Amino acid sequence: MKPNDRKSEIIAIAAQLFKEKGYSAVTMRDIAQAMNIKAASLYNHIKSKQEILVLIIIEIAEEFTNTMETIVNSEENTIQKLEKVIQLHIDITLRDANALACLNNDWMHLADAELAYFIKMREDYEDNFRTIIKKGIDNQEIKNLNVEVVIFSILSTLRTLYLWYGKKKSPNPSVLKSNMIQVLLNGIV
Amino acid sequence: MKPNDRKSEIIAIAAQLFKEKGYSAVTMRDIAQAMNIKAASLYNHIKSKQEILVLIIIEIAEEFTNTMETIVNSEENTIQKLEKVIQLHIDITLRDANALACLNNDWMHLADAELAYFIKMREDYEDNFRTIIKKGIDNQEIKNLNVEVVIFSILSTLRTLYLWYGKKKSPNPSVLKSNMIQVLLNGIV
DNA sequence: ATGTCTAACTAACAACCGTTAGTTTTAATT
DNA sequence: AATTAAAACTAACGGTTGTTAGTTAGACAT
Repeated sequence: MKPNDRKSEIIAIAAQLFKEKGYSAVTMRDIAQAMNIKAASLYNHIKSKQEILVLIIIEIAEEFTNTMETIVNSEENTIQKLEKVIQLHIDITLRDANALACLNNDWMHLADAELAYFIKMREDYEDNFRTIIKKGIDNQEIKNLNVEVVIFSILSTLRTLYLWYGKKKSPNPSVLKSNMIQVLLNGIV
Repeated sequence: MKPNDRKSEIIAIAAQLFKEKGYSAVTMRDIAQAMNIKAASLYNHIKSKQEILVLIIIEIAEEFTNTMETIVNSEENTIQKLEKVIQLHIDITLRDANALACLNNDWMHLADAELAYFIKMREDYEDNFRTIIKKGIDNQEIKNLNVEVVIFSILSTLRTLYLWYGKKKSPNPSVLKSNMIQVLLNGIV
């Protein structure tokens, strides 16, 4: 086993609880109880409640930001780039839905440097998305629609995938991907 | 002025604070401070913190549920129904974005009867949405895609409209509506 | 002037919060 | 069997939470 296995356990359980009730509504005693230990024992492994939040959010935010950077700078056409972005969100949702929920809902409870860092990453991400769409409209690969409406229609869907995917009626990952591409790019009519 | 003008003020300010930090992270003292009074004075107007949450969420949830009920039972075709649903979400977002944020993020902090009532309404809403889509696919008004993917792609976008609409680059309401219909129904490619 | 309401106030409560200090148990190593 | 390090424990801290009780200031009608 890894040296910090117990720490990873805490972070995983915390992420699940944060998803259900939000960062502020989850107490250290809640996290401890879910692990069958006392709250004070958590501090043998982690520095603070804040640190748990940072570890959940920042790593995954960096993955989004870095992968988006790669996609926007690639040589592919607009449609291919958008498919890669869809793939990125699906991959991370399948791998760690709890952390994603936490990133979406609790980022404002980050503090100081990490909060600023997160906001910067989110802006960069959205700017890169904007660049892809604008270029696609210039190339006439994409219809001439309001850029913000296009960006946030797609992003909203991708960002909240974790909310519904996994329920009984949802399709398997490969059907999910092809259907998402169809719906988000070609529409439903 | 209305008899309960002060109460409405509390609810409006609370909704704004809940939007920014979430229900659990906002204290009665925070709400009081935003109104330039002391926390104890709030209780001359409201019964509890819970009551504020209930008043913010339930009314607007009922509006969604009831209007959706009307739409699904109307004689219009699928496309017209979907346009009505889009209109519904835009209207409420423009009228009260704060309450909508609260409904989206803090519904799980409702308790007992109201929590059950809310969950029931949300299920009814989604079931009615599902009915519209299924009927549209049967009629060949809509492509034969996975129903859940279609529903939640559209719903995710509509539900989180409050998150981005109102920023500097967003279009005026009528452009918003026509562009949303275009993007959500006909796609961007 | 007097009484009535409304809406503010001060003071305080019991419970809970994140966190620290110091101690004991557990399990692996010598 | 003795040593050691990790990870659990108990107890408690200072601060914050939602809320209650009792009081006071101002506006209005009698």
